[in-house]
This record gives sequence, structure tokens and C-alpha cells, in this order.
Amino acid sequence: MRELKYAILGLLNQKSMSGYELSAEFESALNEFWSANHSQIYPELKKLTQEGMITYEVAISGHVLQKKIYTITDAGREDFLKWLSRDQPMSSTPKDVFRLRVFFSGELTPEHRRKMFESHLTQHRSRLNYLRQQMQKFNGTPGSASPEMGDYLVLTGAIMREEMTCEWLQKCIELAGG
Amino acid sequence: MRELKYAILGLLNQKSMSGYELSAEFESALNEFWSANHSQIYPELKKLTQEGMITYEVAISGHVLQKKIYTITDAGREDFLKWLSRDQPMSSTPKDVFRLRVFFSGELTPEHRRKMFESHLTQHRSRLNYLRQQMQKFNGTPGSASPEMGDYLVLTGAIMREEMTCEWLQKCIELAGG
DNA sequence: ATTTGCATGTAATCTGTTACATGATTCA
DNA sequence: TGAATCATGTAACAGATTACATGCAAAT
Repeated sequence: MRELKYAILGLLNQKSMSGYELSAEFESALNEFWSANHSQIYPELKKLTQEGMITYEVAISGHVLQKKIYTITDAGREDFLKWLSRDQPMSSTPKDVFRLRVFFSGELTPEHRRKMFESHLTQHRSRLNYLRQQMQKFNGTPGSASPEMGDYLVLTGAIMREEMTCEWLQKCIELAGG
Repeated sequence: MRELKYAILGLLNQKSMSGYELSAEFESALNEFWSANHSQIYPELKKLTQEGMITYEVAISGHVLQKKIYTITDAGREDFLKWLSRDQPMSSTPKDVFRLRVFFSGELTPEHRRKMFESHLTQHRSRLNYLRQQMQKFNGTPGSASPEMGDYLVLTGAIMREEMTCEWLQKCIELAGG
């Protein structure tokens, strides 16, 4: 499906940047729904260059250190837009180790089970807090045609997901908490 | 992390069964949080047998057709329980292609964007409906120590997740629907 | 001087999907 | 007798993680 390809093309469509900066984008902007290590990004950039989807210019940081600034080509933009426009059916439910553990949690003692739920609840509450802080970067709701809209919608989605997860974990504690 | 290993051991800890039946369990009971094709399951069963985590007996279906009924060993049960008891930190957010598309959806026309949200909303509503029907297999809430509890908790979680997703998609339509 | 961050790559390994390959059983 | 389901496996490929490997730049 080449999803990494389109994540990279989408980012380069917003702004030309280096592999290192792309890597940072994956850890910030895309963090709530995608991830990629630099060891995956660099080979993909090489491949995309060979395929004519992107080009690069070498820039110098300081005196010697070279970095490659990648720019999307017309062919790349076309391919990206084609991918974005395709309607894809809902993808199958992602793997979730915690839910797998919960499914089998009848094998644990009630106290142990409770601790497991509480530990996760604490972690998700903290994540929710962080995401709510992130929301402050928007001055109210962006306009429907604003370039910030995509970003706003996925942050909203991430917050709703964490809220739901916290509610679920509370229910788990009530029902099976021991 | 050998997660497939523990999913299989967990299922065999509940009940001895064949690779084919295990495969069916992944598609029914574990469907909301795990998946595995038979091409992944059979080699893993072979490996687990070599490692002494499980054993099998050959049974006959009809006149000739052989099937292997796998049973968890004491070593397997011990390893499974050890895995289940470990406290694992919250895992990083799973990849989600739809959210990736939403993030970049500013590049689409408002009408196209709206159609994308509506198509997914329809699919998630239908999934929600199906999950609510599944809930009917329980006669009320299982007792806190009931063997059904794990199953009940993950189904509850799946329903809550779909409800949240539907709410989010509705919000997306309101905010960016065109 | 030392640590943190900038910057780019490859190799080995693990996990997962799709395709290939075969054959028996059951039900209509 | 044909289709759906039962039943088990391997091969090729794609995607992703961890480790290996190197070196400059900036700030303390």
C-alpha cells in the first residue's frame, strides 16, 4: 500500500524539508496516527527520488555538515492527490496488546487486574492532559477551509479517543476491579 | 515481543484445539483487537511445539483427514501467565490510515471531504450495530469473577470505540463538511 | 571538554500479508 | 457433481524495529 510513501509526500507537499526534519514531523504532527523511524525514512526518500516523486538540493549547516532538502515534484503531487482522493474502505481493527491482555485477564487475581487497569488509566489521563494542552495552539475553531483544519480534526479525534479510553478503563475497574 | 505466541497460548489455555479452530477464534473472539492468518498460525504452532510450550495429538475427521489438536503444556501455561502478569507500559498509538488522510484532507474539495467522512460514518455505524447485537449473547453483566468477564470487557470497549468514532466523524462533517 | 542535538546512512531481524499448493468432507 | 467448508502447509514479499556505524554543530 506504500503508506509511508504518501505520509512523506503529504508532508513534503506542505513544505520542503530534510529527512531529519521529516523524522521530527512524524514524532510531532503525525504522532497520534503514524510513526516511522529514520531507518525507514531515509531508504524511502532514496526510493522516492529514484521514482521521480521528489528531488533534493544539498544545503550546508555550519561549515561542512551536509543536509538534503527534499521537494515534491509535479509527478509526486499528482500521485499523492490521487491516493488522497481514492475512497478506501474502513481498515480492519488494529492490533491492541492491552485489549488482548484484558481478554485473558480472568487468569489474574482481582487485585492484579485492578492494578493493571489503574496503571493504564493513569497513563491515558496524562496523555489526555497533554493533548488538551496541545489544543491551545489553535485560536478557537479553524475555519472550514483553513489549512489548519486537518490538524485540528485529528487532534480532536485523539482527545476523544483518550477520553473514551479513560471511561472504558474506569468501567473495567468498576466491573472487574476486585 | 512474540505477541502471537501469547495470543495462541491464551486461547489454548482456555481449550485444546486445532490450528484451523484457532484461526477461527482469531476471526471471532479476538477480532476486535488481534488478527492472524493461517499462514502465520501454522508456523508458530510448529515453533511452539519445538519449544515445548504446546503438544498435539492427531485426530481424524471422517475417514482420512488428519487434524492436530494442540494442548498447552505446564511450561506453556507458566510462560503465558508470566507474560500476562508483566506490567507493560501503554503502547504507542497505532497507525491509522484514515486519520492520516484526514490530516491531509485540506487538499481535497469540501464535497469530496464530506463524502469521505460520510462513507466512513456509514461503515462505523454498521459495525456498531453488529457489536451491539453481539452484546446480546451475555445475560446481563457477568459477575466480577466470571470467566466471561474478559470477553465482556473487550466487547464493551469495542462498542465504546465505535461510538466515539461515529461522534468524531459527525463532528468532522459539521466542522469541515463543506 | 563534554553533552545534547543535528544529520545520514546500512544490516539484521522480526512480523505480517498475499500467493501458491494440496487434498478431504459435507451438504445441496 | 459441484460448491462451501474443513484442514494444513510453504514461499515470496512487504513493512517495521533494533542495532550498528559515523561524524559535525552548538551550547554549557
